Amino acid sequence: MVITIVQDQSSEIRGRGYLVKQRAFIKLYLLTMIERKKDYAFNYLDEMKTELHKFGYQPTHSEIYKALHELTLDGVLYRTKKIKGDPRKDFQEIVLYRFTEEGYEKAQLYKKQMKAELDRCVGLLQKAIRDNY
Amino acid sequence: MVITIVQDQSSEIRGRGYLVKQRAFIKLYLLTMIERKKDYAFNYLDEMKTELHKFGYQPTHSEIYKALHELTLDGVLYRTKKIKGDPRKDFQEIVLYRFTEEGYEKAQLYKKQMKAELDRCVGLLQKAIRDNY
DNA sequence: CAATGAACATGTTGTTCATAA
DNA sequence: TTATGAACAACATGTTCATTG
Repeated sequence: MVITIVQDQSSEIRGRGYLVKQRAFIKLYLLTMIERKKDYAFNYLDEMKTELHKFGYQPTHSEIYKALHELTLDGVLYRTKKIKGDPRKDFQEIVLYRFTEEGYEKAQLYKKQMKAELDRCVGLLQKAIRDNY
Repeated sequence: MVITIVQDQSSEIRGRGYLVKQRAFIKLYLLTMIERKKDYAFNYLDEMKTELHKFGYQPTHSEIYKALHELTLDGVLYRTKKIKGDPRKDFQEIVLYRFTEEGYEKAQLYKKQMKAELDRCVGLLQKAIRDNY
């Protein structure tokens, strides 16, 4: 008999030791923004862009959507749909995300791991600065 | 008439604004190590591993070789071959790298750009820490 | 143009294979 | 085992296309 162990790769934070992957970085922001206010993908993207463009980083919309989809698949978030604006005259549907029952706790664990990971990355970069300049 | 501008992608430092690419990170270390002592790929790899494993990063040999090949193609380095050990009884060939005529200056420019890039990355990560914790 | 999503294409990196001493 | 290199596979990410209001 062959036993196959399927590991959940989608929530992996670091690849093989270099810097934190963009997807994980985006998830961190999403979880925090969802903690603070219930909103939808397009606005989350907009907020990340305006906050981070000073640092030369402009995330793309597809990365945001993929990150939200993965967090949903991992059971951290669930989706609800809503009509944007006045439901009597507007019809634009938007997708709102909230934490599932266990989602909030999972998010806190994820954020805790990410904190360690971000610290590691800062350390690695500062080490490079020390070593090369 | 169509004018095609071919840009040298191989020496690009940042992709599209997220963190510095591993290849560029490795090149920075290589240039500094070559400044300090003439050595060969295998030892450069070894030095990077021992210096950086505390930060959870273990570069692979293929990345080192590819980085050295690119720096050679870009005219920064040139290669010389040598027999390792006593040439009368040993035959193991190793490849030594040195700066070309304009290589040293090119390397200094590259390092200068990388310094700004590393600072940007540290800033981005620290911003993420501030924003999410 | 705002909003979501998928499909597709490219880029980046790791693992494996080949060769030699 | 050290040493170099290429070929290949896998993964990560960006660009484009499709759809709706």
